[in-house]
Amino acid sequence: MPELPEVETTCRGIRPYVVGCKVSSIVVRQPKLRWPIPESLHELEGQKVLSVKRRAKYILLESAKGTAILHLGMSGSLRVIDVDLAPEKHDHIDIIFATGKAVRLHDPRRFGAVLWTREDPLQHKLLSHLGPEPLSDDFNAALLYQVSRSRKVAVKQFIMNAKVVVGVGNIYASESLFMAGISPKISAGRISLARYKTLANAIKIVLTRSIEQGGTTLRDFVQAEGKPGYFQQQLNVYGRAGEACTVCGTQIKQISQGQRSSFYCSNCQK
DNA sequence: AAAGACACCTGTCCGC
DNA sequence: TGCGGACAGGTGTCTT
Repeated sequence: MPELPEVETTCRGIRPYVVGCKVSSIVVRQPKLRWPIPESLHELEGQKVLSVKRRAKYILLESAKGTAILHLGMSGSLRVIDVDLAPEKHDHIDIIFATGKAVRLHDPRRFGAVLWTREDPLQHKLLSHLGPEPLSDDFNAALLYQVSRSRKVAVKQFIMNAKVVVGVGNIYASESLFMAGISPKISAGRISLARYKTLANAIKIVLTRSIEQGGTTLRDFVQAEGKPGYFQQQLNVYGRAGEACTVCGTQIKQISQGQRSSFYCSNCQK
C-alpha cells in the first residue's frame, strides 16, 4: 500500500481525532509485526497526543513521555473508528482515546511496525540515516546530481533508495520517471544536472498531486475515514504493461529491477 | 562503499 | 474446483 502520499493522507486523516486527545488504553491483538510490539508502548496510555508528524513513511505520535513510531509496510492502513466497532481479521492494534474514538491498525501482511521511543524520534536508529523529504527544498537537482556521481545503479532504484530521498516507492518512481522522460534503466551516474532538474521537479509534482487525490488505492489502501484514494486514475505507466502510452500510444513495457517491477514507455523515456 | 539477493507474511490471480 | 507458482504499495540485513 503506502508510499509517501498514502502515509501523508493517513496522517491528515487521523490528526483531527488524535491531537490533544488522551489515550485511554492500547489493545494489542497481534504483537508479531515486522518487529514485536514492545511492552513499553503502553507508556502512551494516559498520555495526551501532542502531535502527529510524518518522517519518510513513518508516522510519529508524540506525547510528553515518548513517541509511538508507526510504519504501514506494504499492506497497512490506519482507520479512525468508534471504540465499539468489532475488530476484523488483521486488525492488530487499537489505540483507544478517551473521546470514544480509536485508531485501528489493519495490516494483512504484517510488514508494518509499531515502536516506542523515549528519545527524539528523529534520532531513532530507523530514522537517523534517512535522506531528505522529497517535498522539501533540501531535495533538489543539485543533491541528486552530486550524490549520484560514480553510482552505477539504475536511476529507478537510485530514487527509491531512502538514503538518497525518502518516500518515493515503486508506483511513484515509475510515474516520476515517465513524467521526466527518463528511462528507468539509465545509470544514475550518467544523468546530467539538467535532467535531474526535470526529475526532481517531476517527483515533487507527482507526489503533490497524489496527496491532493488522497493517495493511490490499488487493492486495499483506505484513508483514515475509510475512503479509497483516487490517484490511481491518473497513473500513466504503473500497472499498465501492454496498454497504450497516454502520450504516444506505444505499448507500455514492464521490466524487473532490483526484484521490483518497473513500467515505462520506451518511446517517451530515453 | 556499493549493489544484489533475501527475508518477513498473507491474499489474489493465473494457468493447468 | 483445486493446486502450484508468481506477484503485490517496504525496507532491514546479509552476502558478494
